[in-house]
Amino acid sequence: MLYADQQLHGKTSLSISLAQKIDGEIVSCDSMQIYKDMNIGTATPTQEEMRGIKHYMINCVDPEERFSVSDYKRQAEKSIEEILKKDKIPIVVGGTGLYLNSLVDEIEYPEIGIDEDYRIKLNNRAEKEGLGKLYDEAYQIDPEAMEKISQNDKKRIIRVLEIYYQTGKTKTQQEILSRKNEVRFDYYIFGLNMERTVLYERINKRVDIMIEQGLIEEVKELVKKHPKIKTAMQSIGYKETVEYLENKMTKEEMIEKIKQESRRYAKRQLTWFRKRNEMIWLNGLESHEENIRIILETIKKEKCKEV
RNA sequence: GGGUAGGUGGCCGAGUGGCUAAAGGCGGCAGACUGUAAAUCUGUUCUCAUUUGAGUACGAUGGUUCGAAUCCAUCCCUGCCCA
Repeated sequence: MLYADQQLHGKTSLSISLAQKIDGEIVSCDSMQIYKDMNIGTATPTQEEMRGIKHYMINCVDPEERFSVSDYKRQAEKSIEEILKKDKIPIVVGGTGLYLNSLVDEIEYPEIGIDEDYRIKLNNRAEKEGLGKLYDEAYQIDPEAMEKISQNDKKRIIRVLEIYYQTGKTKTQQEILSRKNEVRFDYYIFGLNMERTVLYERINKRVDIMIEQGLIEEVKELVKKHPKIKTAMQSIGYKETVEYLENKMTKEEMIEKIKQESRRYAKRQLTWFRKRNEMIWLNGLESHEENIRIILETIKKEKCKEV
């Protein structure tokens, strides 16, 4: 079974309680908790919070490394199998929708890495010749895909070109291939939600707590230890703190910015998960006991156990 | 008290007589999303009717004009300078 959630706080303890109850182990589905040395700002559960429940896919990648959905899919799947072998129930927890989809939709990614040089080349070309040029080229290759991509969406335009360059296939073809496998696991998806104003209040409070816990110190350490940090620096809370440390904004501005970005992120997650029609929504303000009761009932009724 | 700059939609800010329900930005809301995803991108944003439409709106009141956010008068408020 899988469990996803798009709220910044509350899913952690709920998932751990659930794991204790049903003899499960947790596979994180969070693109930032993956990284080492980023704990406060990503709200990675501490040893104490884990209450002895084993967690996978947490603190396992160097912040300077590039990590992708495909990496996630492979490793998370391995974790799930490992848990199943122990006759335990895997509980996938986290708010990274793209990562969750890779698992529940059983998406297969071809075994090709990212050609960093080619990507840089395309970026340079976009700079010099204009993004429109690249868009047109991509359109020649894969008009179907490009119909859905904005002319300003640099990342996706470049990706279409990249896929073609590396695989000789169009994005559209590639996506069809990626879904050729049958879904391997039975699963349920549960999501925590609550009234918007309450959600936002909680997020704001959560950010204040992070600051109190020493987010700024953590970021200082992080950049000292990893001067070439890349992907990890996209993380909300980290990029703003870096700007603050570089005197580009005041501490108050930084805190406000982190809160705002976090709220928006939560909203984007809601959008993402609302689309999944198998989603079973839980009230985030309910007690854990009640939510766990609902989860157990759902699982029993449909008699779907393992994954 | 004198001088001066200004008061525009949730906020910032453009706009000096009709093409203005008013550029742009921010914020909000909604959406997209298959190898950077806590990323990236899109739409929408006065009210009501929702096809054309109607109403209300640029500090307040009054005036000029066929027509005003834009011109005039008075008043209120804010910043700066001089007393």
